[in-house]
Amino acid sequence: MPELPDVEVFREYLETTALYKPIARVEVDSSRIFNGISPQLFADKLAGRKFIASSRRGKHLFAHTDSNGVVVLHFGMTGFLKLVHNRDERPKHTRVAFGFTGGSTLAYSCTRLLGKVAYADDEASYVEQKELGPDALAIEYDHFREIVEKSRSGIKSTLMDQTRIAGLGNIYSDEIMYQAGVHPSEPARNLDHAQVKKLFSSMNRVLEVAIRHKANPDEFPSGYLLPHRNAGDHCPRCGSVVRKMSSGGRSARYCPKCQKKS
DNA sequence: AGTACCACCTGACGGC
DNA sequence: TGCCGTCAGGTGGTAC
Repeated sequence: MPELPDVEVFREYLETTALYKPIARVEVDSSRIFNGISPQLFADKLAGRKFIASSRRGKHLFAHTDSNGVVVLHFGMTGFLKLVHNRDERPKHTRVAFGFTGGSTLAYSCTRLLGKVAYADDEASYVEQKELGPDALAIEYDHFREIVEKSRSGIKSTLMDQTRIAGLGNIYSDEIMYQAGVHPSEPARNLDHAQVKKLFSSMNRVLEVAIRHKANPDEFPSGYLLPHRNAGDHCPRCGSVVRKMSSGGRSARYCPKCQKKS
């Protein structure tokens, strides 16, 4: 689930539920979720601190503390946040719980343990260490075009490569290519200027629409592929049966009529 | 530099 | 009802 729009919704959620409250305790269910730090040290770093700001880069959410440190949250395929007021409200698979003075708790839940929680000195050093590219919503057109033109891989894996552009995953890359009428197996360097421009504007529009609708596909306007990704579904624009193909180890969905290879 | 594959995990779903 | 194979929207490592 969590690609850029989902993580942006989580960021807004964290922003409205978890700032300025002193952290009284940190409970850890699975140490496996941590990346580069022990649960004990993580808890020690946060004791008595507050989150004072949030930011996001691609699929990574940063919760800045009032000391010189930042909590990094990555959600894998199944992660999410929930503010609760009682222990029994905690979601199943709560891996880390940030308990605030006053009684509320921010739960980080991640069923499949594919997410990661980390602690970094600052956002910039984490971004550098992970070699994260520019955020998909912040990248300038000229830079985007350069990335696509220089890529020697397929357009789908180019869009999904977090070191080139941060934030796009399997479903949103599919959606962007669908909106732009680009076939998923098209080599990136084959695209002409008009197609690159179309991909760029589709990327921005798709991400903004998704965020506006809280990343909930059921609320999306018609004409989006996202709610029609299942076997036997039809293209919301031309009615063709949506196809599935394997590309770069992922399963891409596309409309064979609206997305022709050039 | 690419890509193809495996691995890490759990849960849902369809077929039998 | 239960067992089994398959699949799921992410990432990282390794071997070509």
